[in-house]
Order: sequence, then C-alpha cells, then structure tokens
Amino acid sequence: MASEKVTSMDVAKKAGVSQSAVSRVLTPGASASKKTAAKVISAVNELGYRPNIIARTLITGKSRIIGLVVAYLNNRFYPKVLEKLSNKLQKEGYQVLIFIAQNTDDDISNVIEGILEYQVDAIVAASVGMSSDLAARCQASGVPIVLFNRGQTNSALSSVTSDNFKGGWKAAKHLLELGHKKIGYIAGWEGASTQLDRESGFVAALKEKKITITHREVGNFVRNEAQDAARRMFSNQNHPTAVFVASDHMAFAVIDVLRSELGFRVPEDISLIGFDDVSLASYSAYNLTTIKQPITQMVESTVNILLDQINHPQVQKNQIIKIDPTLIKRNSTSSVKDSK
Amino acid sequence: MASEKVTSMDVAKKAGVSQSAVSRVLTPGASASKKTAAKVISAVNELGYRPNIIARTLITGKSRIIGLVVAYLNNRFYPKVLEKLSNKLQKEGYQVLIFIAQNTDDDISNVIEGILEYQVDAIVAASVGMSSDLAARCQASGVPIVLFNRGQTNSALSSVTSDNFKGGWKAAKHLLELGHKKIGYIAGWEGASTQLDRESGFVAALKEKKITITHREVGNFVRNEAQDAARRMFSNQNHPTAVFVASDHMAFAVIDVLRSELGFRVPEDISLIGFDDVSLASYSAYNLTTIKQPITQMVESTVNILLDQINHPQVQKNQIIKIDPTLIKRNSTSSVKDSK
DNA sequence: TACTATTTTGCATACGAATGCAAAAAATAA
DNA sequence: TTATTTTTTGCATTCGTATGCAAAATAGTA
Repeated sequence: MASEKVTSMDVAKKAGVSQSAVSRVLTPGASASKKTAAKVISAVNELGYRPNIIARTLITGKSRIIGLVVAYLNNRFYPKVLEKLSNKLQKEGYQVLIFIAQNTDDDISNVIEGILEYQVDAIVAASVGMSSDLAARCQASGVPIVLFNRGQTNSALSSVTSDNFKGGWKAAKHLLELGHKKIGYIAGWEGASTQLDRESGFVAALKEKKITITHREVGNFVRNEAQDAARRMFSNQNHPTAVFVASDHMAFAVIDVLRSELGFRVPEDISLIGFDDVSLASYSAYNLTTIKQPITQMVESTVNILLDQINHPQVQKNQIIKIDPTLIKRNSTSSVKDSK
Repeated sequence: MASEKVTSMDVAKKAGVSQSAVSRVLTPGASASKKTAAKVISAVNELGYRPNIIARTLITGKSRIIGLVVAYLNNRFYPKVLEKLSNKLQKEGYQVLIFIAQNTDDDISNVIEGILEYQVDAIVAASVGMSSDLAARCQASGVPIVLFNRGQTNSALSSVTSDNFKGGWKAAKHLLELGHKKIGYIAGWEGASTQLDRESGFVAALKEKKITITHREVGNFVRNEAQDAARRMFSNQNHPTAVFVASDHMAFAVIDVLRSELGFRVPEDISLIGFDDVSLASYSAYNLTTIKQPITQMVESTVNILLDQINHPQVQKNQIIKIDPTLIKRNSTSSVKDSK
C-alpha cells in the first residue's frame, strides 16, 4: 500500500545537496543560492515533501498550536467564537487544539496539564474559571494564557471580556426607559464572573432609580434550569413585568415556557432581555432584545494578545480588556402596560 | 521570570537513575523495579514533570492528534458533532486539531496538506466533499481518513453518514400519510451527497404513490438562501401544502418567513419537515417535525473506525457506514386541510 | 554455594528538521 | 593576477523521548 514518509533527507539526496541546504531553502530568513533553491524546490515537488512540524517544534520550541479550553459548547455563543478564533489563527499560521473541560477546578486543572504536554504556544481558556494557584502554575510554565469571556479576581492573567457590568447596566436602563418597575433577574452560574458582573451592573443601574429586583432565580446558563427558573418566577400572580436573563440561551428557554406553557405573550405581557446576541436572537420566532457581545472584536483582541505574548515572551505584561457591549433592540421588550 | 521546562533528564538526575529508566517507568508496557519506579515517581512529582508529547511523537510516529476538517460551523449540527467527537476522543487519549475549510476543492486540498504536516494520526472530514485525486493522495500519505456526514461516489474512503436516502423516504412517507399531495422540496447545496441522497429518497417514496414534487427550490444549507427559496415557493397562490426542507437549519428559516412575513400558520396552513433534529428543533417556538440524525452513534462509529485503522494500519479496509435515521414527529406537520 | 534463568538498568542511537561553525565557493577589490 | 570580503554550503550537533542491545543485578534452581 502506501508511500513511506518523505523527509528532508530524501529531498536532499534527490536534489544532490545537504539536508541543511533543504532546510535553509524552506526557511524564509535563510541564505541559499538560486541554483540550489531551484534544485530543492523541484525535488520537493517531485517527492511531494511536506515538512514535519513536529520535528520542527522540537528544535524551535514553537508548535504553532494554540490550545483552546471550552466548557459549554451547547451555548450558541461558543461555536461562533471557535469559528472566528480558529479562522483568525489559521490566517496567522496557527491551529487550534481543542480541549473540552467540565467546569470544575479539578477537571480544568487536569485539562490544562494535558494541554501543556502538547507544547502549545499559548492557551485560550474560554468561559472557564481559574483558581489562582492554577493560574500561577500556568505562568510558571511560561505559556501565555488568555481568559476569554471570564475575568479573574486576582488579575494575574490576561483576559478579554465584554464589559459585563456595563452590559447589565444597559439592560437595566432599557427596561427602566420602558417604564418597568417590577423587574426580575434570572442568573447564570454563580461561579462565573460574567454572571456576577452582569448582575452587579444591572442592580446598580436599578438602584440609581431606587428600584430593586423583585424576583430572582438561578438558571446556571442551562436550558432546563432556566425553564424551571421561569416556572418558579411566574407561578404566582405577583410576577415581574420585565426580566433580564443572563444569557440568550436561557432567554429562549424562558420565552418558550412563558408562551407555550404559561400562556403569556412576549413582549405584550412580559418583557424579556437577554445577553450575547447569538444568531438565534434575530430569528423572528424569538426576536430577542439583547446585549450584544462584540465577538469579532473580542476574538481580535485575544489573538493580538496571544501573538504579542508569543513573540515577546520577555515582557510579562498582562492585559485586561473589556469591550463595550451594545443594546440591540428587537421585539421582546415593550412599554409596561398600565397594570390593574 | 519563569521555570525552564523540566525534561526526563532532569527527573533522571533527581532520581539518580538514567533517562531511559524514567521513560520506562512512565511507559505502561515497560519493565522497571518498584524501587526505581518509586524514586522516579517522586522526582516527577517534585519537579512537576510532564512528558513532551512532541518529542514522543517524533520517535513513536504517533501524535495522538486527530485532525478535524469542518466547513459549516454555523449549522447547529456541527458544534454538537464536535463536542461529542472531541469528548469521545479525549477519553481515548486523543485530541482534536481543528481546521476550518471553505467548501471548495482548492481550499480543502490546501487544508488537508496542512493537516498532514502536523503528523495527525487520522483525519475526520466532516461534511466536506473530496475529489477522488485528493482522496488518493490522502491514502498515499498513509493517514486514515473518515468522511463524516458525506458519502463519496468512488468509495475509496471510509465514511459514516446517516442513511440519507432512507431519511428522505421517511419524510415522504410521513407527509403522504398526512394526506398531502402538493409537496415541495427545498434543497441543500447540490454538491453535497447528503443533499442528493435525501432528495432521491424523498422523490422515490413519492413516486411509489405516483406523486411528484410540485415545487422545488434550492437553499444551499444557508439561512438567507433558504428564506429566499421560501419566498419564491410561496409567492403565488398555487403553493404546496407540505414541504420537506433538507436541513433543520434551513427549515427554521422557512418557518420564520412563512409565519412572520407571509402570514401562514405552521402546521395549520403548511406542513414542514426538516432533517437533523438539532436541539432547536425541540424548542416550542419551532417544534419541528424532523428526521433525526443519530449523532451519538455516528460519532461512535467514526471513532471506532479511526481507532481501528490507527491500530491496524496494515489491513486496508474501508468501511461505509450508514445509520438509520428516525422520524421525530412534532408539531410542524399536520393532516392536509380539505382544500378549496 | 555455585550456576543458570530472568529481570532491571544504562548506554547509545534514532526520530526529522534547524542552526552554529568553519570550510568552500563566489564575488569584489586592488 | 592575487588578496580580501561576502555568500553559500556541509558537517555536526541539538531538541526530548523511546528503544534495541548488552551489561549488571536479582531471583531461582540444584
């Protein structure tokens, strides 16, 4: 059956030059005469030679692989991130090695250790919390890490998020402008910085108007938990007229429950606002008003930080980037009805 | 700043043994006395040693990396596949290296060449067409390839799909049972074997009842093209009462257009059936009747084939696996009204 | 105890490409 | 032409781990 692998030695022999000559011809910065270059190139083509990145990695110390840790792929937000990130990195000559982790300290720790074995040039941890000692170990390993969509209390690591506090704030402003007074909140997983910041921002803006949340439930960023949260929140007469749901993914769950189980209309009876602006939010079945996370910019910043840290390992500066999210008004929110 | 990388030599020195002893202790199959094993293990822990997979790859020829080529990440179907595939492979000690390709022969060819440089142990090509000469080159490279969710005319490569013909057949049967006579079809990208097979099966089942498709449009598996297709199909009075849409992703687009632009009710006015059974299909906002692709089984088969081919490279048998899809009845289809 | 069978260990080498160094070749100057 | 500078080239080594082989240590047998 199949061809043996062809190495730079084979090319060298075929071209009648040394292996180092082959290497130099194929390395952009190196010196080689046109004559040998030509010979090498034609030998490369004839033999169908492809350099072995693994061998190259061993000697250069650069694998051109970026490790990506993800926890929730079921949330629509992350496939998009993966796509954009991978595309952008591919353009820069890097590839993405995927690691799926459960969101527990233990598992994340294991996964990160595993990543390091692959000699990745950098790590992106998307929506994954990091204990500070794990963070420390990562730093020690010398591999740059960027937290994506998760902040960190001790800011030892670089992170890129949208400004979740501001996002929560804007959500509140929007509901207030529409005249809502009885306002609920459905929280995400409380271990996530995104959840905390969104809620703080939301509460802070309400407080300015001397309003506090009347109802609060936890959905943990999970569909069926969000559904349960909605059922609890709207199980009695005294329910809010507007709800901020900490992610679009959960907001869809809430809308489904409100409309098809509980018989509410959205937005006529209840106003709902989400967070993320995943593509489904714009489908007319939901038409969800939401706070848009600027994925493109977030990914861009992430890649910039990564490349910067890969190329200048000596300067140990960690950056905290927060990008302004924007309110996208659609049709899941409306002015409060004169109640009763 | 940070720690230099610790190698097996460092461990050896610390433990007072040779480097080969360290290697043997850490390699499952090899012989080592309990005494040295203990010394090595404790040195490993003290130094926080992690083996360098890259170096190991160089010598063993096994990278424990599987290359995954994907074209459409926007279709809900693929993130799920990625998640399941990655999870399963992780359990087997492999990782997934992602490559995003445009669905053109040229780009795919480039991407595959790129993958091979990384010395992956196998390649999964998800919903990516493969010209037969590219297939040949892959075979030549000796790296096992499995096509996922795409068949191939010349069956030189292994492939795992659901039985799309049968799926189309079942969709037709369902609509026929509901009494529909005027039936339309919205096609996916005509370069995809999935599209062709689904349509053939659908048409064949109709033909058995002497019925032919009255309307046909092409949506290319893309949302806005599917929307246009729907607009064209329902722009005049003489429209079908039921439509089979070649993917759920497109079906949602069609439903949105029917309901919110054209004022039809689904399923009262128009019955719709999709293909895939992505999670959104079960949300009450759509409640889409569809043909379920058995992702779990498909991924399982894929992984089995991969591991089999990795572990027994000599036997060059390529498998064509087609798994029966099942009809999931929800609420986007109903009996035909007595028309006029 | 002495001798053989078995296990454990270290030495040396290999994997494939990149690179410092010095020799060879080519280009330039005198 | 010869001397000198510059470029090109090959040799040898390196990265970190695995493994065949032979030596050393241990266990087993008589």
